[in-house]
Amino acid sequence: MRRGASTVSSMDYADSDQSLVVNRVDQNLLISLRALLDLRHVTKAAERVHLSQPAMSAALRRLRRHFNDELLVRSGTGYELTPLGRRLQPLVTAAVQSLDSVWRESAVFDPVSSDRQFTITSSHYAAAVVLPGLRTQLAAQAPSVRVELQSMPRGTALSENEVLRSDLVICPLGYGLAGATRCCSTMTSCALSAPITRSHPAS
DNA sequence: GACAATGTATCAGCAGGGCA
DNA sequence: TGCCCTGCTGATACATTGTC
Repeated sequence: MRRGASTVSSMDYADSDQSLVVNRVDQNLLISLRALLDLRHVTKAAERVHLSQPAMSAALRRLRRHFNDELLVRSGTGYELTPLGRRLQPLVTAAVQSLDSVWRESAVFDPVSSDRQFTITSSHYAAAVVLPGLRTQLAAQAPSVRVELQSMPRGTALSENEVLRSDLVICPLGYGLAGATRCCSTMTSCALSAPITRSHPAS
């Protein structure tokens, strides 16, 4: 069907990106891997990504071959993740969301027509301060845009994966954010800061 | 223990698309 | 153009679990 959906890039950029593993791996496998790690069920994973069960089984076989690890091992009626599988799960989730952001990106962000979903991670306090006004503005200026709110764990810094999964993180100034090398701006007189992605319309 | 149900793995045969 | 890879359907074998 779509053989080599991602392998064309390995020809176009062989000189500069020759060493990148991503050039040698079908990106669709990442989607299959995410479904398998999330659901731990081949048939249900196949249904989620609109593949047949044999196709998902074959994808799992290729993934096992690539990682040289079972990833999922039988446990009674279901599957359990191997240690590698458990390590991969947050990485795969973040990677898929990053890829999703790439393909959703457009040259011009039109808030009126956009139906993009943004993930905002914030403390309860920050949410109480910022979100009412944000929702009012969204309703008026970007009616189809959706916002998924994630609560920031109290007293503990966010991991890099948690930061990467968020389009916007609203937190107190000085709050330690792993890997937060992105845009950061002071939002209110209460000294909140908001690291956001470079692709974010507000950046 | 026998049986049914469920789920996974694998095979055959076929088709589509990229690449040399 | 032929090869290779991937995905499809359909079929089958096998393992596990639940029920009787």
